[in-house]
Amino acid sequence: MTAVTRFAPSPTGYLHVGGARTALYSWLHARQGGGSFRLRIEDTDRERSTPEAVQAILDGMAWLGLDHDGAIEYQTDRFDRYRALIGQLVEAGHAYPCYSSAEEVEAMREAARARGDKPRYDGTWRPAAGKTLPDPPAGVDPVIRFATPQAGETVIHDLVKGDLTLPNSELDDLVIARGDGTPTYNFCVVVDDMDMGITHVIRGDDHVNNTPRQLAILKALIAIGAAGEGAEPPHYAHVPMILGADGKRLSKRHGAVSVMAYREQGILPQALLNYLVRLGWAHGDQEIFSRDEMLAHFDIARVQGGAATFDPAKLLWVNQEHIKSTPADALADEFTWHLSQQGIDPADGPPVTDVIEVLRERAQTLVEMADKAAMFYRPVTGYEDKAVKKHGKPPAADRLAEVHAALSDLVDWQPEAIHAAVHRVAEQADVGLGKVAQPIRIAVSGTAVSPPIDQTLWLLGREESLARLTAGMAWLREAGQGSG
RNA sequence: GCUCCCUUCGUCUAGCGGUUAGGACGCGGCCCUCUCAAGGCUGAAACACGGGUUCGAUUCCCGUAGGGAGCGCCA
Repeated sequence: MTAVTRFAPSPTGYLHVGGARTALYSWLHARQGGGSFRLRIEDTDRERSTPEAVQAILDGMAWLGLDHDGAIEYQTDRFDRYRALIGQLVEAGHAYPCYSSAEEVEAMREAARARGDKPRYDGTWRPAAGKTLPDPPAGVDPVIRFATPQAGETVIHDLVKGDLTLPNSELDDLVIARGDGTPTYNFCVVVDDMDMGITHVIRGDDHVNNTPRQLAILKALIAIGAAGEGAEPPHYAHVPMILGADGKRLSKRHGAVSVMAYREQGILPQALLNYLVRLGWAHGDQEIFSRDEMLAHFDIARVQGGAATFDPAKLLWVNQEHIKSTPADALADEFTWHLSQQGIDPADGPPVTDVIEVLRERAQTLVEMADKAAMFYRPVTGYEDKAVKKHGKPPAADRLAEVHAALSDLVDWQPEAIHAAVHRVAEQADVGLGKVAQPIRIAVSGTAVSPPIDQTLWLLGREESLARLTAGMAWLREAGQGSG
């Protein structure tokens, strides 16, 4: 049987890493068996759902490359269906109108809490044989409650947690339609998963306690003939939460949680996916996974049952591993985006793929890479004080003059030739390479840090290198006079 | 409070009755070195506790403790 999974976010904010992980697991589970992965927007709460949030989620999914099958389902498009089903449920006695006000229900919960019980609705309006219901108060639009079975227990064969046994006595009669007639989450999920033919419900384990109710609703729906022939409950896989460093559920106060915020921080989509797939799941000792490797090895049943703590430091490491191993041309678009974020036009300097090759081992993020690349696209605006003090002392300018002379004669502007020329200067002056390389760095970058000197000059190009050398030399000589 | 889940280095994890308890991130040291990195070698670092079961428990069972989640006319 091919799997049909879904990701069903409610559009009240950004796509966050927790959601991205469950989406990834769902996506992997569907794709690895040739099944389909559906996307559903749970927007029944019209107060909080926004089109901007829908777009943000779509953008996040697209950036991560988690593509979905079929059209996107919006719950607000399906209100007629929900309404009809709720009517049938009431008719068949599986649900009933409840006239208790929100305040009254809150009082019931308080009372239960005071008794040391679980806070719950007390069933005042639930019909029963031989029971006389109160007279409906005038002018009140009743909510519709589902009559939940109160005896026995519900067993869930959870793919990640194993068999879970929940006592039905824990359940109260939940609201499936609000006073204004709009349906609520716990009802819509069941109908949608049923109608969409979802075979595997992969979601956060904060839904575990809802599952018995949802199963009960599904059973009632099947009983009234709402499902197709031979309808069966889906398989469930409840994946644990992601925690922040303080052990609390990951949230904004832990820093970046939105997927797109990680993009802005220079994380690669493949790296974020890789980090997320390993957070709570492992395949032996393997740390780095390509998309294909995830598809080949991921196993929902081997997902960890307990919550995992998000570790930004390891994400950074995973990111660099991907930066190091991804072909430069595959990195080019994302890197160019980061350059432009810094106001850099790649046309002002060397080809980005060359820059990537030179910088890939020295940057943990694309932001860092763009920072380090800036020197190739922007003129030198000043010379770092500390660097000048340490490496710009008097003979430095002379070395620069020698380098300039040696480089001017170079026919072949390639790293090998540049390397040889610079070495020759050091040898002739009888000094270590550092005595030559560091002054060059200051001249061409204004700092004491850059990629290997031959590659730095190569990327800069002959003309630009010589010009910066000249300017640096002049500045150093002047500064030297001024100070002493 | 009630219900459910979870518990191996600081963190992510491997382990599926007998191992010097492995790997990775991070941290320390050494090497390499023109800076910064990358890389190599190396060090410190864990089976929450108490009972069982068993010839033998990190591994199976039961408690305790700790942590997480849920208990909405939110999803």
